Amino acid sequence: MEDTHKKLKVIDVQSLPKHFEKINPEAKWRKFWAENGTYDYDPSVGREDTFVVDTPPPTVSGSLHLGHIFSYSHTDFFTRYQRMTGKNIFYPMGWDDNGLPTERRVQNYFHVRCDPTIPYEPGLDFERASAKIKKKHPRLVSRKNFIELCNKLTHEDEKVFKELWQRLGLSVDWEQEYATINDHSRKIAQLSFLDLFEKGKIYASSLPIMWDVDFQTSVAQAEVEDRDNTGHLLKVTFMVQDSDERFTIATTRPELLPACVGVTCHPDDARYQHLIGQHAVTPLFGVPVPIFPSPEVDPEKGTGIVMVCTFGDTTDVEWWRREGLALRTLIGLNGRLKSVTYGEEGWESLHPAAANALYTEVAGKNVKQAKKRMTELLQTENPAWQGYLASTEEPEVTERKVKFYEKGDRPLELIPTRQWFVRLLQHKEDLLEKAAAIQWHPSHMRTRMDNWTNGLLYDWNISRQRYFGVPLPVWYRLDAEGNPDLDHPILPTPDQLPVDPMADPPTGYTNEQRNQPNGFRGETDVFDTWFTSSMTPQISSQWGIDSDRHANIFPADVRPQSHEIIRTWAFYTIAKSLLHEDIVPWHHVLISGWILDPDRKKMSKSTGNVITPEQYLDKFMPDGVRYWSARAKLGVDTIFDEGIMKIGRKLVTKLYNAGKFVYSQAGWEAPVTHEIDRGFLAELHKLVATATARFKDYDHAHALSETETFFWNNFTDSYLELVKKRALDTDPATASDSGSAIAALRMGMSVLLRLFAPFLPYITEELWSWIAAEASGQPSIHRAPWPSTGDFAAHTTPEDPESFNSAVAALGAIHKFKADNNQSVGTFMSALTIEASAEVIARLERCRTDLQNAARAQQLQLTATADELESGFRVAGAFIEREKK
RNA sequence: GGGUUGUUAGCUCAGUUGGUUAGAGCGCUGUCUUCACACGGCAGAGGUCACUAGUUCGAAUCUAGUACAACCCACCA
Repeated sequence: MEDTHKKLKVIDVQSLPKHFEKINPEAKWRKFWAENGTYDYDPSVGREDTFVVDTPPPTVSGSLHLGHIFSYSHTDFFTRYQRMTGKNIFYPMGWDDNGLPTERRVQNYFHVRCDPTIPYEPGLDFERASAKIKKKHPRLVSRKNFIELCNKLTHEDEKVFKELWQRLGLSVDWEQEYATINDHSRKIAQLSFLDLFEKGKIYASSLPIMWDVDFQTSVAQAEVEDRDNTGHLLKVTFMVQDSDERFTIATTRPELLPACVGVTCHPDDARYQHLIGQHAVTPLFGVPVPIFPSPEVDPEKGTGIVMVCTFGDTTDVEWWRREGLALRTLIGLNGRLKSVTYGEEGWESLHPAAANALYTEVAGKNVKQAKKRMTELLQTENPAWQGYLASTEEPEVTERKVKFYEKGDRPLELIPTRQWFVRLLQHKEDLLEKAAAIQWHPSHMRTRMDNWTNGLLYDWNISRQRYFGVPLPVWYRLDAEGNPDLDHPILPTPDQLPVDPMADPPTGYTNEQRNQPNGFRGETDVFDTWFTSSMTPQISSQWGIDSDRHANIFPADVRPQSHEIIRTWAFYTIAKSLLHEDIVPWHHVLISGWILDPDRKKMSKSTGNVITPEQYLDKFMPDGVRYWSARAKLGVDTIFDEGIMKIGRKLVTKLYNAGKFVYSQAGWEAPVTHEIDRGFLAELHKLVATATARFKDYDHAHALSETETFFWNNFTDSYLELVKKRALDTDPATASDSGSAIAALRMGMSVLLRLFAPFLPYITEELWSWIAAEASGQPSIHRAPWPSTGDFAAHTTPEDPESFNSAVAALGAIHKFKADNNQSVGTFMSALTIEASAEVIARLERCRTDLQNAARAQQLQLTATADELESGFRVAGAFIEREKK
């Protein structure tokens, strides 16, 4: 026997702990994967054989919750599957550390504020501010010092994230790590700017733009959200110039009255038609403004006649442009009413002295204060103007939507400032076309992209008046008076990037000429963080820097992300890819759902219901937590449920125990000859086919559930029980019988481990390392080939494909018989009779010995019957009473 | 106001192209431990598939509508 068969290697069960977690698998395998380069990307492999992930760079704000775990592990499932199919994997990790969240965190953490006007202090360093320090005024630091603090803190935060990702077992290649503020990312973002500028897709404009008065920066449409707001609709009476006629408008923004530059009504509105072409006179300030028609006015709303201010809303902007109205910018960048003078040198008024006196009542106030005071003034008799009472009714309370910056606390204002834009409005059709060329999972998520694209109102404002970001690579020449030539900016060449125009001089200038007449001025704005984030595929592929690498990595295969940032991250990435190279940035978008708390509220930092992941990783092991993630389909919001993690941990334990049994059986390598062994492998083959199809369809959840069901029902509870005795037999005379069982068991274990490997990387790697690693020549299961039809080619199919299933059903009937008689499954039987249909009995005869052994029966009688049996079987028998201890 | 998705056992969820008596796990109840595993096995109870109408021999599944929930979008007078 030993001449023809090789003795199988076995593991020593006695030396293993009872439970898997006792092995401390995390540290062991993390080290193994890192040392063996299990997840390394191979740049020599071509695009066809590479699977590229455009990983979301998490915002490094120091807060981690289960939502992160959930969505990032989804990506890992598909990536691990692809790796096992033989693909070279490009799976990077980035850190999105530039932008406002970091600035706010740094301000709070170190208790500092940035003041770009003060000089840099080399070596200035801070520790986390104590409560005592925070009672004082924040320390002002230069822009460069502030950026250094941002870098310092984000670096700390990134370590925390990295530790978590590694614990979770993300199969990221850490050589590909990047940060959106590092030199490379800044270079790519600035290259993007240069390329778009050259293509004529970038322009600067001084039109009114949405402005956050607290952060003192412009914002883009995508960063704006509507919030419910209670307003007060105040009726205000205007006069008609050179007439006794009066009319009343309704407004929620009386504080903007000084900025009123026109009045408009619907052209067909009989009440106001005759006023068109005349001038109205504003109350209090006595400013004559034109009355013009516009079809946008809804006669049903308010009083049907509207005051146009610079600027109350976007319709005002439209009217102001179309009618060529005056510009009276009232609200300053800090959200307070600017100082204004009426009269010859200032703003027009029919009675400037009275207007000036009244305006001092509101000058310098913020919008809320000014609104209150202006309402009072309008409700007060004003002797300066014929005792005229502009507003006689109490304001009407009204609920409406007001636009806010998504991170802001006060409503946005429309303020004219010079900003940079990327042309998007002219590309709506192209954007829709590109979105349609990408496969969305689930497919209905594309509707959000299309919805947003169709609703675009503005080009993309990419400039922000902040500090911690990628600077716009632009300088301006100054003339002899020191005025900048804004129309002809100086740009760097690509090889000069990255540049900081606030620190570096443009070619041909020295820093001594900075802000000097005939010198230059550096642009102070930084990019919208999305301007950089929208380049993540190109940051990884080193677009514009390494064309070979770019060709091997771009476009990516998958972009995983959550649904609330479809209008930003997905949208802008598609837009950039379209504008730069006219292609899609990736072929698939995978949308993860949200984690909801038991009250079905989204788990988020702002809601205050976040659950930190560490305790669950401790309690259920990373594999158990990953199992919980894996149970949820893409795009489906999931309620947090610790119970699911518990099931995952039980699955891990079961795998461990099954592995202990399978890999501890001594025997010889033998062909799979028994009918039941062949039947089992045939069923396993079917599972491989369905699980593979599920993965190809980006349906990890079903791949898992089908594998799991097979493992419990067909493997541990049935096949393993049926062949246990035969596998344990060490008699050399029957080595081919036991060898057949052991071979099938090992084959089953090897296949099941590989099917589970994308979900449960730790337990599967551990079990793989015992026997299969050496046998297969592949040290890591995560590099082992995905099971395929080829694995089964060496094995003969069963004579009757149903014999395995019939044996499993018969074993179930025997167990039920024992349980019904309050006997243990392990109770021995002196005699056992099974009745079933002739067809089933014929199948059971093929597995008679295994069935008898599994039943622990000294005698087994199989009898065919024509009776209709409810469960398909009728079982009878006698038990051998065990001696009591 | 426009749109997307969902509503199946106490809980978390499956249910592929309409086809016997609607499934799983958890939880609950009962029962069973020498021989991989009590973090286990077996069994049991538990559902008018949100509601209404329609199509069909037949509907959890298709159509229309209603209710509720979550989310996305919309020019704030």
